[in-house]
Amino acid sequence: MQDKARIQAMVGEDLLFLTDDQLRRGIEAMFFAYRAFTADPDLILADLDYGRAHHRALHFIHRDPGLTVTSLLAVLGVTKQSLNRVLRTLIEDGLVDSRIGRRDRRERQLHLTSAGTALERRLSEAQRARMRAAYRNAGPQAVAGFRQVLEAMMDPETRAQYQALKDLSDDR
Amino acid sequence: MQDKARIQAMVGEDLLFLTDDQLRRGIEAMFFAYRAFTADPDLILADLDYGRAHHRALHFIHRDPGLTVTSLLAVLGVTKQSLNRVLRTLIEDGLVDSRIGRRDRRERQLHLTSAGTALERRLSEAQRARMRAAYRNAGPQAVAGFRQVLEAMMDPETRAQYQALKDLSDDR
DNA sequence: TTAGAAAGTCAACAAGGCTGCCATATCGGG
DNA sequence: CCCGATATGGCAGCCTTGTTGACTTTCTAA
Repeated sequence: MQDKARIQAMVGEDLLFLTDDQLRRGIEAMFFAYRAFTADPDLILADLDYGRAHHRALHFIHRDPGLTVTSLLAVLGVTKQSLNRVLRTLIEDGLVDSRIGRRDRRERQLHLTSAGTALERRLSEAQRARMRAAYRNAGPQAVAGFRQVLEAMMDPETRAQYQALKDLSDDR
Repeated sequence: MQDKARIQAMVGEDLLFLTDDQLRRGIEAMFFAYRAFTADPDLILADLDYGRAHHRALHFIHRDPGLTVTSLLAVLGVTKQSLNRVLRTLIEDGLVDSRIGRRDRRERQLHLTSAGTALERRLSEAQRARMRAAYRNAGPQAVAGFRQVLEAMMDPETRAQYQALKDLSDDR
């Protein structure tokens, strides 16, 4: 459907924000913003011969210490072979500790070591700094809208996962 | 700085949305939403033995026909060697037309063929469908906030580029 | 006219996705 | 106690898409 036709169909409604052109702007905004979003941690990681995959693993192990390989797999949405490669280097390098499960000895419970915690903090602080600046600049109402649209964009399963992620209520 | 300390520092201000926990939620929302954002085109691309890089090239050639390899490079933020490989397959497969520049014969001006236009439309319609649903669900005010935060997150140079991108004012 | 800059191409390498297949340890039900 | 299912790890090999380095063609300014 062309924009003009679409607009015709919306007469009397406040739906101009749904034109193809508006949607394309949103698509481009996602592309450019996501690139910026990963840029700061990527700089740190490159120095250490790690990649984004390592960052993601550290992030989710940090936020839910003791989670199993299978749970991490589900959150990250990659294959175990792919995760395993990343996890192995993190364990070898002493950033992640893999302990045999207490309930179920087949499981491996993942924790960050103190070195792992330090790197995670360094990475996430770099990422938070950018996010904080953007949030501050845009204001609380914009932030609410930002989160609302992102959530609406997720697949239902992912959204449930996202919403189930507990608050860390830290003093980390 | 810990959350509690940060919150202490905000007494009397409405800045709770800047806590580390809120920022982490935003970071996770970006991760999950971006994965969903690329999922639909990825399905189509996989069938055709193309990747996300091909999609991005098609997108920006579509939105600015005749642009040169160097300009496309600047928008995509990758090396020319990386782009070249993608571009070569698109040209070989007859989706993109590369014409020697008239002013400067070193330049290549890129256009979509009709086949390229068709694929671009198919890909972007898949992506727009998801975006449209998210926008409709969240409402115009949320969409405004979404765009505001994404723009604030970009690097200044990228933001300038993004804002300079012309409207397509279509009937494509 | 010639040196150097700029645009684009080719070659080779690495990260990190993927699939397929197999081994090991453990669990739980019959 | 045994047997099928589950959790994990490892190996091989493939693909896409980043990277750097070296090269050609073309343009421009000295």
